[in-house]
Amino acid sequence: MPELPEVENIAISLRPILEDQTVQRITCRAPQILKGPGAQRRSAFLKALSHQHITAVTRRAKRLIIGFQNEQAMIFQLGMTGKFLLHDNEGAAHKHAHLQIALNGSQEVHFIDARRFGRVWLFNRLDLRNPDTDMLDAGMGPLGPDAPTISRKAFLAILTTTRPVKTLLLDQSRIAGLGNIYVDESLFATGIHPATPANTLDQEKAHTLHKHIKAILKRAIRYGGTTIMDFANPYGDMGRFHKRLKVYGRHRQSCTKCNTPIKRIVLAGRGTHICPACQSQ
DNA sequence: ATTTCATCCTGGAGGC
DNA sequence: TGCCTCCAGGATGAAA
Repeated sequence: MPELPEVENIAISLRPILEDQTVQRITCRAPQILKGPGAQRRSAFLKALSHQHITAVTRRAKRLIIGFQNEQAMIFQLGMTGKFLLHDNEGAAHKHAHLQIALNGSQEVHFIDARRFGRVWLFNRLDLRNPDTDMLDAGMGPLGPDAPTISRKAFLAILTTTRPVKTLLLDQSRIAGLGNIYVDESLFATGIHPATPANTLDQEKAHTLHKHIKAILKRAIRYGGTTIMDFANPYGDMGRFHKRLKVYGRHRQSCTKCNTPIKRIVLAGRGTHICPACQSQ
């Protein structure tokens, strides 16, 4: 499930493939995944992108942004299973290749999403220097500061709520980019129980949590992200971070710190992994 | 204001 | 081997 480190790696891989290239044609086989101002007239939107130059491939939180010379833009929310794969134009496309970008030459980049939770937002005009305001105009959810670069001050400011700290960290409007995996990992690293009300964390715990979130995301980016089920970069390479997970997906295995079996609980409707000894409430 | 719940989806896992 | 049921969860929007 792509969280920020996975999307960052996709952006890193896609950039040299797409940037400064000219689009030949973009086709969409699953119009229901299209959202935003351009979705109403999707045929016209996609048609206008033929022969357009791709000027930017960027990321904000878990969103991947592709910008074109004429200021049209597409923003991908990958949902659970969204990914991109290179397709050489020979042979059948993947069953779930919902959106296909054909470049000049035989190269194609396909957006593939089996579960179809992913969305592609179409913007007729997007200011890539400050996309946040445009995203909001289009009805995309508001985003808090990006988790890898959030300042200590801003982080402390979001903790002033009685909500469970896990719920808070998953709330993209407060802090953007974390998902279930990296929240569980960050809370374990800090020794915090996920149900702890955010405003009861003392100064030291809050600082340590802030530090661990940034460090874990940074390491996950460096290791190419985490592959649980589907994630892969456009070349089909899997992330290498899953070997370094300490609690996520390690139900009943022993804690790397104290050997206590890792427990799986449900919090905020999400599978939540903790060491019951290291993360007391 | 906050939290829970249903919804969207398919493929993989586990039970029998 | 195969059929069935259950479940994963990012984001959203309604309901409690």
